[in-house]
Amino acid sequence: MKKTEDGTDWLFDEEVNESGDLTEKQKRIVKAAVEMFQEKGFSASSTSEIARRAGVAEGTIFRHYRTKKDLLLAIVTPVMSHLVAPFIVKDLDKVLKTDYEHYEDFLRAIVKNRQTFIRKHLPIVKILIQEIPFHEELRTQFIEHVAKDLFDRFEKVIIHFQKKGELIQIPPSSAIRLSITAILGFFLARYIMVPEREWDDENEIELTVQFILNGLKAQ
Amino acid sequence: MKKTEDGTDWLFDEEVNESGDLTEKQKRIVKAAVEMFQEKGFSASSTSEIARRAGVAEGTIFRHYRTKKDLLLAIVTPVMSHLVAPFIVKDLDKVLKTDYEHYEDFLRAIVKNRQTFIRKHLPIVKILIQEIPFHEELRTQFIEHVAKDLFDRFEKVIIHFQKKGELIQIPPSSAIRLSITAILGFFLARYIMVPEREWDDENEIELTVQFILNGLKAQ
DNA sequence: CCTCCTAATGAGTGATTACTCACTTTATTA
DNA sequence: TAATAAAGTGAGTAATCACTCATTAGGAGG
Repeated sequence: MKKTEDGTDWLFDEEVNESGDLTEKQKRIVKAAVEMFQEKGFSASSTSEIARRAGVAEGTIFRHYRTKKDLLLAIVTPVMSHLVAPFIVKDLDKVLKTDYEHYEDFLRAIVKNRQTFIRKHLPIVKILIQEIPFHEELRTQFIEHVAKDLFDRFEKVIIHFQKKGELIQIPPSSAIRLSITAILGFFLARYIMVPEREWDDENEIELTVQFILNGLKAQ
Repeated sequence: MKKTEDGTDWLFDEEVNESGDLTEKQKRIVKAAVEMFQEKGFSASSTSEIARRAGVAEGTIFRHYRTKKDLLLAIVTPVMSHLVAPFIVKDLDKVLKTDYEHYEDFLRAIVKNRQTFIRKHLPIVKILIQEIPFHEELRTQFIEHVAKDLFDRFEKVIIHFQKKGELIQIPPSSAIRLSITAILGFFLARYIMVPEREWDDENEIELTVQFILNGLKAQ
C-alpha cells in the first residue's frame, strides 16, 4: 500500500487507509458521517440522522464504533497522520542535496504535493480543523505527530538553505511561520474561503512561491 | 462612545458596544456563554449549564434572548462588524496621501491596530471563527460587511501603491491575499496556535512586515 | 438439515435538550 | 404610596440525545 520511501520518491501521495477492510454498511456510515459533520459540526450531528442517511439501523453504528466520538476519530486520525507524510523521510539532508538544489524547488514540490492531498481529503481536513480545539486526543496527537515533525523537518530545511546563503538570517521558526502561512493562506483562500471563484492554480501557486522567495531572500 | 473619524485618527480602537445597556445578570450570562462556547463549542454548550455558571435561572436567559442562537449572535455580531472598522473611512485616498507615504507605514499601522483589537476580543473572535461555517446569517453578514469592505478598501490601497511604483504588478487580489495571510498567520500563530510561547511581538511584527514588503516589492 | 457465528436490527432506556409560562421580586414612575 | 412595568424565577414540557440489548437474518461448514 505504501511506496518505498528510499529518498528519491518520497513525495508520493499515499492512500489513507480508506475503504480497505470496511464492510459495505460501514463505508456508508462513514460517508454519511463525513457529510453531516461537515454540514452541522460534530456535536450538532445526531447518530440517528447519520444512520438514516446511511440507510442503516442506528444500532449498526454502535456495532462498529463504540461511541460517536470513536466514529469521529476513526474518520479523522488517519488523514491527520498523513498530512505531513512527505516530510517523514529518513535521510532528509541527502534528499535536499539531490532533489532540491534551491529552496524554490523544495517549496514548489511541497505545495503541489500537498495540494493533491488536500483536494482529495478536503471534507475530512475541514472536519479535522473544526474539531481539533474540542478534543484533547486530537490536539495532543496533532502536536506530537504533526506539528512537531513538521516543525523539526522544516527547520532543518530552512537552516540548510540559510547556510547555502539563499535565505535571510532570521530565526528559523519565523521563516517557517512565514512560509507555512503563505502556503496555508493559499489553500485556505482556494479551497475554503472562496472555492467558487475560478482559480488559475498554476499562476497563483507561482505567485505564492515567488512571494515567499522574495520575502525570505538573503539581502 | 465613538471617536470622530475625520481622516487622521481613523485607526483608533473603538468600544464594541459591550456592557452598555445590559443588566448585571445579562452580563453574567454573556460572560458564561463566551466561556462555554469557547471551551466546548456552541452546539455542545447547554443553556442549563450556561445558566448555572452565570448563577442565574435558566429562564432568565430566554427572557433576554429568544433562542440560544440569538445569544450567540448577540455576542458575536458586534465584534464581527468592528473587525474591519479601521478600513471604513470616507476619504481613503486622502488618508493614504497624508498618513501613509509608503505601503510599509500602512501595513505597520494596520497590524498594530488590529493586534490590540484581537487581543482584547480574542475569545469572541475564536468563537466567531468556529461558528461561521455553521450559521448562514454569520456567513452572509461576514461576506457582505467584512470581506467585501475589507477587500474593496484593501484593493484601493494596493492599486495606490502599485501606481506609485512601490509594489509589484500582480493582480491586486493576489497581493491582498498574500498580505492578509501573512498578517493573519502571525495572529494565528501568536494567539491561537502557540500563545504559550514567549513572543517578541515587536520583532515578530517587524519580520512579518519586512517579509510582505520584500515579497511584494516592485522588481 | 442443523449448528455456529457474526452482522444487523430497532424498540426501548434514562438522561438531557431548548424552551415555556404562571408566578414572584425589584425597579420606575405618577 | 399605589400602580405599572420590567427582570427574574424554576418547575414543567415534549422532543431528542447517545447508547443498549434481546432478537433476527444470512452465510459457511459439516
